[in-house]
Amino acid sequence: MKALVVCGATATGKTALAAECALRLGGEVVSADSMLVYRGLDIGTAKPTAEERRGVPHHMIDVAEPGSDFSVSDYERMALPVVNDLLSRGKVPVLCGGTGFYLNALLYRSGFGGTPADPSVREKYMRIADAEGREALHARLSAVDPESAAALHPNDVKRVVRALEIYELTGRKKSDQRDLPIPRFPFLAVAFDYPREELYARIGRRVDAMFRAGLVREVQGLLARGIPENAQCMQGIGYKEVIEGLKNGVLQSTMSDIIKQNTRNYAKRQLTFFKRMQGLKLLAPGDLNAAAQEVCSLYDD
RNA sequence: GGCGCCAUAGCCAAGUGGUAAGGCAAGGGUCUGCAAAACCCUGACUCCCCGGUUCAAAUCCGGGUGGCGCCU
Repeated sequence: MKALVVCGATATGKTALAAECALRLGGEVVSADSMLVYRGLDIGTAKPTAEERRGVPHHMIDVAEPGSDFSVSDYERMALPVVNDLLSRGKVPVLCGGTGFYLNALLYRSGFGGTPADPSVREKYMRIADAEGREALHARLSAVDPESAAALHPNDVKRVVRALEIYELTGRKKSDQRDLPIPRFPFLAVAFDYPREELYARIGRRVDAMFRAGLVREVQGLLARGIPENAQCMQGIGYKEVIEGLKNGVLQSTMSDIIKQNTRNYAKRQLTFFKRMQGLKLLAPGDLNAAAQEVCSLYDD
């Protein structure tokens, strides 16, 4: 049994295609989206509504509290059993999402060296970066794990810290713990291929729709519930901008413009990421049924 | 009609005689526990046009064109 992966840039119609294919193939959807996991973040994340889910079970949505920290490893830990269960029950897992990092964690045996994050260690290295500079931090990594250091730019503090963290916690180099990208199960990956201009236009329309649907109210509600402004989920596009805008008394049209801009930049990064996806099949956009048809025939090959 | 100011990449913009900062956008890329995040790379053979001064001009002078402001 093969899994189906519906990936690609945001605002590209993944949700509809995934539901349609799940219906046709007799499968269930497993979301691979770093923001859909949070309860209460619906409008800004374009969380699929009950109608959009069309009766198909959707997993990995609303599995985390909005104030909590959720990371790839949490995702991997929760989603993998779901996929395995579907496979054993003969249901096609339709992995749908735009978070390539999450998708990879599910698709490949990533392992992550089994080294969990340690806030105190991270803070320690962050302090060093602040006090001695990024170059100095990078030099420290070069001393213990030259291979990892060579692959990282000194400015990429986040990753330099992680490499240092792994070394400190395990005594082993991160470069020695790299796993080979071996798929855990066979899969077919597809994505809609929109011309750039059209993609950007869709993003614009989608953001407009979010404001009409009450994005600002959703954010205010979250804040009123006591979700901190700096919570992980509030860093999502659409949330951070509204929070900023609310604080500075900015017009909604301005918030909207910034969100559109950030979403476009995000979409471009996704495009870059998915270019490397193994055997990704690009679908002609426009006709959902035609696309679903094509996916099903590709799946049966 | 007169006077003043301005004209540098798609946009904002520094540079005021010595061989074009920076930011944003755009494009390309990285990605193994914060990934809707973080990070990297790329851009004017040329500074509105014409002429002049000078070894040397985006920078000075004259004229033109365009924009802005003030005055009559």
